[in-house]
Amino acid sequence: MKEPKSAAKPKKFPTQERSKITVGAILEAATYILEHEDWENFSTNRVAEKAGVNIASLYQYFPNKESILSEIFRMHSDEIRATSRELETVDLSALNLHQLLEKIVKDYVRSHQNEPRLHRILQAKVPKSVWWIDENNAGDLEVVFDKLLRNRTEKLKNKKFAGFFLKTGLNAMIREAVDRHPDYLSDPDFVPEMVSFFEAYLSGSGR
Amino acid sequence: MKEPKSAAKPKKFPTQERSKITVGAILEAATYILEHEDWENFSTNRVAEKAGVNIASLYQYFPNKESILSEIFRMHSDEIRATSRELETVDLSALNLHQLLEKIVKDYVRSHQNEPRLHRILQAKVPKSVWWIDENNAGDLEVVFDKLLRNRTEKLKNKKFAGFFLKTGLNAMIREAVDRHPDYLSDPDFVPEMVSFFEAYLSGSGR
Amino acid sequence: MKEPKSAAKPKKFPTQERSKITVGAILEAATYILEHEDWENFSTNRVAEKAGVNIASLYQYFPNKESILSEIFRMHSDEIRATSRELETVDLSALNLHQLLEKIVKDYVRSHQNEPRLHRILQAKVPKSVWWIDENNAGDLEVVFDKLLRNRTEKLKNKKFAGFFLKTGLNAMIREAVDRHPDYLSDPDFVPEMVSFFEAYLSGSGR
Amino acid sequence: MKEPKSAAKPKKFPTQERSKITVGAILEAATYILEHEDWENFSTNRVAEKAGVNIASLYQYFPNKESILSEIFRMHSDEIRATSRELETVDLSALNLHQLLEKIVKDYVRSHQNEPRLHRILQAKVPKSVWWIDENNAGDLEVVFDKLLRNRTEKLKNKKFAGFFLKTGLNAMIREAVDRHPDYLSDPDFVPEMVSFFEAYLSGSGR
DNA sequence: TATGAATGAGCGTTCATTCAT
DNA sequence: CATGAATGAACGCTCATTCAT
Repeated sequence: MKEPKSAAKPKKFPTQERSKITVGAILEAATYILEHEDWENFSTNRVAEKAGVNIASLYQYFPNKESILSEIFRMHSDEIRATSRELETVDLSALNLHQLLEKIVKDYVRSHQNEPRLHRILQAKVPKSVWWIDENNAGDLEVVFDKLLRNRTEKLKNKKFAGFFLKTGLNAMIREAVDRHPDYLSDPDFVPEMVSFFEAYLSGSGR
Repeated sequence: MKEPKSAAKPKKFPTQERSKITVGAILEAATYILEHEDWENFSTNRVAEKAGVNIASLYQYFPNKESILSEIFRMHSDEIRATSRELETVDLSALNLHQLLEKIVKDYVRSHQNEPRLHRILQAKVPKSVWWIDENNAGDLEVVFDKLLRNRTEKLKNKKFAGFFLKTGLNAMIREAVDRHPDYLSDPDFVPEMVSFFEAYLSGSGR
Repeated sequence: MKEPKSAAKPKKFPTQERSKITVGAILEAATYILEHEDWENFSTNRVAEKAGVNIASLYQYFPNKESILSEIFRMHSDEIRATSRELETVDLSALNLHQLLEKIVKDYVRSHQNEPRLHRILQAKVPKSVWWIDENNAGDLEVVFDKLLRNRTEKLKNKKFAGFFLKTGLNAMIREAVDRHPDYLSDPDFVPEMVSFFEAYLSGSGR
Repeated sequence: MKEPKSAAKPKKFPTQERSKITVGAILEAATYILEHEDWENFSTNRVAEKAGVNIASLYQYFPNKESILSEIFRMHSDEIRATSRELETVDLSALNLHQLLEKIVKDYVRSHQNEPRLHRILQAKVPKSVWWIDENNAGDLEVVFDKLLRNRTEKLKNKKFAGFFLKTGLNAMIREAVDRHPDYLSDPDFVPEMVSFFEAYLSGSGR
């Protein structure tokens, strides 16, 4: 079992104008290949060629193959991260459970709608073990949810799993919808029904 | 974009004792590598080497790399498949919603507990686009659920998403538990709480 | 430079009925592959498979790959060989030059018309260095021609090259016709014109 | 039946001195192997090894195995091509038939004498289906001959086959001489006798 | 800094041939 | 005898990465 490659970040921050263009071209080409070609075609040589950049230049900005992926993931999940950071920061104490769930689900759905194609591709083609950034982020989310739900689930007998259910369920449903039922996302009933789904349990009226 | 390779099954059935050993060794080695090494290390040469089998012998039983994976998936998901097939076959008409959910969740959890390590590995390391068998199976499941829920969710206003929520949520929660919270699985409250979770919504008491 | 593989002939003469069938199937399959597939596909395993014969059985009748080719060549060039053998044996002393050339050209053309497809294939796909049998045979032919022409080319100043020209020219023209101008072979003027061609020189009227 | 691979030319033009050496070494090694070893030994790995060049470097300049052969053929047949191009270009209208044939045969013989060894090897070892370049060239030649002979074969009854006989016969005789009778080429009578041979027919004095 | 050139290691796959039953 | 199984060696080719200029 190899240790996870340490070099996740670009080795150099491009300060010069030209460098920025180079890095941009590389990331664009990499994204293009991920979207339009096979995962097996995603090689550093191929990326450099597509970017019109010399392979050696690529290695001046990215220490290895993984770091290119990492950067793409980082860029791509920025919005999602922003969502959870906002949930963490903004004062939501005035909302009742229904309103809170509505906000969470809406924001979350919106944040996943940005680049659904790339998102789907990454899901489908990239081994999950490369997804560490997103996963870490998702881990955070569970804690955020737990905090948000506190004091709003009095009737719930066993509060232990609430955050886990919410995070896991929400995440899976949105991803599955993006991935396999794109029509759901434009269905006006989808979000309300998901809210109902979670609310039914969290409001403690089960059984 | 390549179509999924069709060759899913071994090209040759091992009839003699000797060859059964060979095939066994190959599958064992492949599983070992999937469990203990990187997905990128999963090469036919590596598998053959680890199995102590000549690479050409490997190709007498498996027509290509993918077919090895297919066989492992097949073996591994047999139990899960059995579960959904059973749900499809057995007469469950006497059960009320609570009893039905209890059976579904229990069976499903049990079926995932068999080889959790391999299951986790496959999830984590193998690009999702290779998972076609399991996915196909999962697709079936949604239909099964829809059928089972019919006539038992009268109070539900919008029945459209019920099967999708149940399948997606259940699947994700169990996988996430297997993957990241093994302790949940031995918690006596876990299954009942999941049942509550789904029942709350499906019994139509939301909002 | 490897020495030419010695084993040109089948290692075993199939006396039993079953053996004959096996050998026949092998040769048929080999011929089929040569005709319908790439030269690169012509492998012993492939031949055995196509013949429905176990690879180990194949090696009981043919000591190596080349011997299969040799046998096909031998069979195929039997007719051609027969032609030159006949020319060597039969008494042709009564014929004048024109009649002799007519016989030679006619016989030779006829002998090449038998399996033109296989002939073409062999020409196109098999490296010429494997053609030793045919070539040897062709070598013989030159001597035969020299003998036949003796006493019939009095007017020729330099008799040294006569046999060479006749054999080489005739051979090349027929092969080229078979290979690239199949229509020539059915043209009633083709043979007479070839006869004219050689006769013009051999009758000594040049310059 | 595969179509002939299109990639006939190197994928990358060597601009630096170093790479020219590399490409040279590859072509030299390839030629060496063709001359001294079996056609079956002509593998990209073997060529690279013999050239003292990394196999991956080889693939930077030659996109596949065939392109190496193509390049060798191209280089080797340049002179021959030059001959026919010259025949096509130069004004030969002042020559009578005898002079014309003399020029054609002389030029043609000369053009084949350059690298007779390699020429022989290619003929002997490389499957004819790989010879497309030379063949194309040879095809052209027949047309050139037809044009040259026009107006100089009045006495010929059937002019249809003249070009075919000349091209095929000349080609075969020279190749056969190069291949099996190297002494012929230095015999002062060889060329004149060939001229006589063709002239006898073309001057229309047959029969 | 950018680029042309290089390379060790490895890939998936097939070959001709042999052995044990 | 025939057959299932095995195998060493090699194939064409690509990879991630580094060096020299």
